[in-house]
Amino acid sequence: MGRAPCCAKMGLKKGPWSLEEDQILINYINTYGHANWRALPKHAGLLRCGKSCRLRWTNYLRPDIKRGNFTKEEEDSIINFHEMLGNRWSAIAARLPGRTDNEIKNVWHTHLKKRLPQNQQCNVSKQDKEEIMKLDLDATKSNQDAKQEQDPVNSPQCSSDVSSFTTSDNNENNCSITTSNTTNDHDMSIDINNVDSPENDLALDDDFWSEVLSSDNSDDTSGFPAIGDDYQIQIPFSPTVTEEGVLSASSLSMCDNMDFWYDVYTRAEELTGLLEL
DNA sequence: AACTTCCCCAACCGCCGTTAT
DNA sequence: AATAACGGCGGTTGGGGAAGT
Repeated sequence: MGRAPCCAKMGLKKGPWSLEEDQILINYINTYGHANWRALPKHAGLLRCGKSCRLRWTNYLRPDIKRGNFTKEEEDSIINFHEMLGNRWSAIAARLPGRTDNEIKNVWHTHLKKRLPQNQQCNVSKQDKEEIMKLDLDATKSNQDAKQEQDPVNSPQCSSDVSSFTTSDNNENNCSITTSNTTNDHDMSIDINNVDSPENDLALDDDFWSEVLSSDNSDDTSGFPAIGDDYQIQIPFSPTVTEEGVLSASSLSMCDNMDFWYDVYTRAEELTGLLEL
């Protein structure tokens, strides 16, 4: 037994939204919120399905949406994140404040995809994609498990995100991961000072991360790393850095070392989550 | 000026995972 | 446990404007 389509009800309007409809939706959500999208159009007096209302709000009317053209920095970030995350537009959007997944998807298909050389457009193998999904699920589960254990009353209400890879001291082998959340700004640096041989696959293995997680570098006796701690990791190749200071890595090395970067990225998110507990 | 083609992007569709009953 | 409802996601479409002929 299949589920009925969202807009199966007769008489519901489809297509572009009018200014009047937009205003009704904005006024309603500003007054009552959007706890129940299904019921919202009926209560607001809109001849739309809840799904259409939700899309209009999340992709266009939300007050925190940044309108206008994408900056070069944003476009570079999308390219970099796409290399790491693939077509996971919502995950990419979460890393670009003010931009929606739909917008990012559009700009990718209309502009950015064309910039890549042909041999890089399909460079992510099925195996890589599966591995990414596995790593991301593991990281997500790890964060969720950790958050479920915390006291829901006394815990800060915040979300974490690794906003960018940046370099420090103009040293291309010296990389930090900048994080932020809604209540505090964190700069969690992972300095990469020692370039090791490409054969060194131990740089980011479980031993390293468990060592980081159990670090007692800080005064904090919880066993978790503290804000401001530096962790030395060995990097098997040199990343390149754009003029804006965003670590891009060459497309080739980024793709060749996708697991490496994805590990850095997801583990940094894990650490950030732990810092906030 | 008229027509065709191309491009952009808002919106839709269908699927999936989670939650409620 | 089974089913339906719901929110969220990624893929795709199609209307409309711009560019080309």
